Amino acid sequence: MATTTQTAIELLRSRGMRMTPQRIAIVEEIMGTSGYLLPSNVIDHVQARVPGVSASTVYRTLERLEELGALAHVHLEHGLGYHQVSSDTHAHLTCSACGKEQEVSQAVLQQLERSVEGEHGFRPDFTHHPISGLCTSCLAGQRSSA
Amino acid sequence: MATTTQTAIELLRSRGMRMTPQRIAIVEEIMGTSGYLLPSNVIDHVQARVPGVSASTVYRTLERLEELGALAHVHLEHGLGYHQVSSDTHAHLTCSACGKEQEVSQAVLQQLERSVEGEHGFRPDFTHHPISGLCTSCLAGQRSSA
DNA sequence: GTCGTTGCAAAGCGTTTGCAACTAT
DNA sequence: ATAGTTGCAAACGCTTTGCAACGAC
Repeated sequence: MATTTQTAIELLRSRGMRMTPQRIAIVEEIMGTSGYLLPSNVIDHVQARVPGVSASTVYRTLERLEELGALAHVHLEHGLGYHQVSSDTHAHLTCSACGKEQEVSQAVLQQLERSVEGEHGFRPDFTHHPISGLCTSCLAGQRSSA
Repeated sequence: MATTTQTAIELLRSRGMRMTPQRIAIVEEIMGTSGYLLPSNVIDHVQARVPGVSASTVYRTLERLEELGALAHVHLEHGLGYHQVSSDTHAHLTCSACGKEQEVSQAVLQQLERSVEGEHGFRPDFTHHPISGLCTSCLAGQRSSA
């Protein structure tokens, strides 16, 4: 993972980004996280490592990194989350009742993609928005209380 | 549709809501729209009919109406949209390149629901978030430019 | 040395809140 | 008459922007 971070930094430098300590810390933060981070998370974590980093720098850097394809955002219930772009995509199920999250299996994910693209000619990206709904336990709870 | 609006108003009144002219205008606006409306749309449209309605009243009313189950929200690319809750659910595909929207067919929608619930025991609600991706024409464009 | 990047502070934007006046019931 | 509702204005939280100083290359 340190390797991946190094690779990312070199790649970004080769694309013309000036790799300041602030940016390096931000890249390390994102590349070292498997899930997503809220901008506020990034700001907190990075400020802990590089005192004085301003929030605007984090916002501007996240934006630049997304432009360069180094990361992507997902629309969460309360705002945006950022995550690295990797070859294996993760789609999330978020329970609207209890907030619990789980990942969609690769098998199901491919099935969903095939269904949509097959019928609509539209190539869906299930990572950009989570899938809301009710998890097993909340479904059960709802049944008993109804 | 006027009938539906009337019915909704009576229902809300019976649930203890005081139906002020402002609220009636808001309910009419939502019930008369098949898709979703942004809060700013509702504010504009309602202010055109009932001069002086404040934005806070619209926000508060949308919230109350959602609590009472008269409407629901969807997470759009740039904020929330509100729509009436009806028996036939609509899921949307939004192209991240051109912004075009299309509806998911009922057949595919049921297929998606079965896939997710069958494997994960999670009952998805594909109306709460749209499905991002690339539409047919943007897929074609991407291919030729790559 | 150049020009991209930073921190700061201010502005922006959509949304929420406190409160006194108002009004649907 | 009573309590829910309204409009206003201020507060809010998050994000963006202008700008002069800074520093990666």
